[in-house]
Amino acid sequence: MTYRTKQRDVLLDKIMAYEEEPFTADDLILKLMSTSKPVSKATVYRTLDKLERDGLVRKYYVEPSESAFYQYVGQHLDCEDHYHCVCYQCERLFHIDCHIFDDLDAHFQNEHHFKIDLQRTILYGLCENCQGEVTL
Amino acid sequence: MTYRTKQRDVLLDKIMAYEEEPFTADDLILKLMSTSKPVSKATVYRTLDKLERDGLVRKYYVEPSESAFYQYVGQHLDCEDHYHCVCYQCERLFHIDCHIFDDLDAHFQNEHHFKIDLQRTILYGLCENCQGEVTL
DNA sequence: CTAAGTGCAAAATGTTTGCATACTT
DNA sequence: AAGTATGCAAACATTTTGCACTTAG
Repeated sequence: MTYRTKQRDVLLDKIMAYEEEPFTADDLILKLMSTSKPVSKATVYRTLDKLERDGLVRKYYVEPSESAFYQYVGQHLDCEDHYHCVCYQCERLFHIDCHIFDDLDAHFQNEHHFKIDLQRTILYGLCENCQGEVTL
Repeated sequence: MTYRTKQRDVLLDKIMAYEEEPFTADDLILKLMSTSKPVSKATVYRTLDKLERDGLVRKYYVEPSESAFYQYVGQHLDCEDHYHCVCYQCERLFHIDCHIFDDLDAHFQNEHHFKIDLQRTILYGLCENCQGEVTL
């Protein structure tokens, strides 16, 4: 039920070329303009949407930018038990496998009656690289 | 350097009437239409912006809604050492005073080389009330 | 008098949609 | 043939802006 088309090939190709780099829909559209098979805006958005639902790409926001960032996360399909950190400086998304939230989960539930949803929660901060470069 | 105007009075009045209820700019604009002193959209946005900068109001997003939510947080000016939980069901923002993140901070720094920024991070999940009502 | 605030309508932004056409299977 | 995918341009939703005008201090 997913047909293979030329634009999808080109699109996936470009997306995977980003590797772990975050990109916006616009970035991608721009990149695709110089391609043998140009892809329209609509298709880019529709495909990103589908890829997100398929778990190949993760969509997130980093304020104050208004546009969504996407990152290829093909290898991290097992999104169940790890959490996400986003660096507000370089906009990269990090997957962190660590069980510290297992305890936290219980803590929040017991102490604060709040059931954390790890899927939606993103921890914002500075990644290792950016810590050196920023003073703020 | 902040003049007192009639629209600002009305605005603040309405905002404080929300108490801890989240509201969108549009909610507010609608509420203000039935007022003795109607307030224009532009002014609402500009004022919310200022109030946010002044720390009286907190702005945040709850997917999949595209519009910003605001919540009056006048009494929580001391935003330094507590964190924010948002219920993705009722869209309420909770301030939680707890020092569990003091340890976490170190943990993330040491183990994952990530410096969490508590100001920007929002923990999403279900609040006590909504836990009973939702199956998802 | 000057700085700040306001309203309006227009612009900007980022994303989605309707529809006719074209491609995959 | 049936079900998907595509491109285009128009629609959308939310927020921001330019500008002329008003008000507060």
